[in-house]
Amino acid sequence: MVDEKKVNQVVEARNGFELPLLLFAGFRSIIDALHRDLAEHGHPETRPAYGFALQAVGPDGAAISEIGRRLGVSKQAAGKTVDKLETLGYVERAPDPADGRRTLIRLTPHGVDLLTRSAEGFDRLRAEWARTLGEDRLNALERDLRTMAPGGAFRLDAAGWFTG
Amino acid sequence: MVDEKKVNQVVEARNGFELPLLLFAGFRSIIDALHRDLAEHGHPETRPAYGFALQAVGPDGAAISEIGRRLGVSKQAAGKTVDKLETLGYVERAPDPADGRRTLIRLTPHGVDLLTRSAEGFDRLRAEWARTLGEDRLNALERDLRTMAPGGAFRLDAAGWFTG
DNA sequence: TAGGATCGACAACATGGTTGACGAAAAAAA
DNA sequence: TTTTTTTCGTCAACCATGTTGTCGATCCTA
Repeated sequence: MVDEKKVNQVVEARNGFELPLLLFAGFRSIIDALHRDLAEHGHPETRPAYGFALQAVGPDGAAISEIGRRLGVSKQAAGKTVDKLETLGYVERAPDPADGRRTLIRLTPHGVDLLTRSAEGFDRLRAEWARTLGEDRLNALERDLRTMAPGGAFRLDAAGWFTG
Repeated sequence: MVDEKKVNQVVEARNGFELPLLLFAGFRSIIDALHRDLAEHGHPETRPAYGFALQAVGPDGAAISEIGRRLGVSKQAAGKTVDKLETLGYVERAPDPADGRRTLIRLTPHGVDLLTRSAEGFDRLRAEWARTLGEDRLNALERDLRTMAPGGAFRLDAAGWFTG
């Protein structure tokens, strides 16, 4: 009879490359599930990158340069992203009465709806993970990831990172 | 005195969006650490996407169309990627004696070196995680991720997925 | 052996990033 | 208060990486 525990240890020891792929696969499965849900509820054109961009706009609005800083891209690239989000109806431009140079970018009701539904969707997906794994295991998983990637959970500069 | 366990539950319950960000942050921290190491050992120009592409080539070589299928992109896009990898000295083209239509893409010694160092680097990084979290916790983390993202660990079509 | 499928290349185009330059406006210094 | 410096948003040019359509050459098969 095979000692499965030992087999697992051997397999895991020679496959260090599996860990990053598993982390990415978990991220991807959540994002894909969320966007399937969003597509069925009024947001069929939304891409993962748009969600990050809308988070960078935030509930109070932000200047284009500020959005660029939060996303880790140039203000020119942020301007193109805002153009796209504006075309899709997620944000609107407004002059900043306090600063004539600035254009204030604000969420439209459609944009607020996207963020609201996303938050609900993420909560629902986390609840699914908790149902399958158990709340304790999921808490431990999150705690371990906070330990190994401190501060990483609140960075928004994800879009162009992979291809560089 | 504050019941930290309860506080954690409340905080985690209202922050379902943190789970995907933590997964991505973990993936990213590993990939970034690996590429810092690679940059210091003869591979300063390597991007994460190139590693995926070289994995798609594999130790036995592959045709361009096959690489495209493995990466989940068109054969034309795969051809451009191969051009890039060839310029950087990671692969070489050779005619396929068994099929006049095919161009066989093979790893050069430089490409083999990148994959070898990557495998070693991933093993080393996994050992770091095991040292910090404990082997048991890390095994549990990997097992849980295999449960929640079955089959996801062996997909190579990651490059263009995010921006779509 | 004729017809259809596949391979890799070429061209044209879309998207989303970069840098450099610029006028307008605000902030800081003189 | 005037001058200088910084910041904001936009325009233009360019680069990287993906797409679709087309094509000749080659292979497979009915």
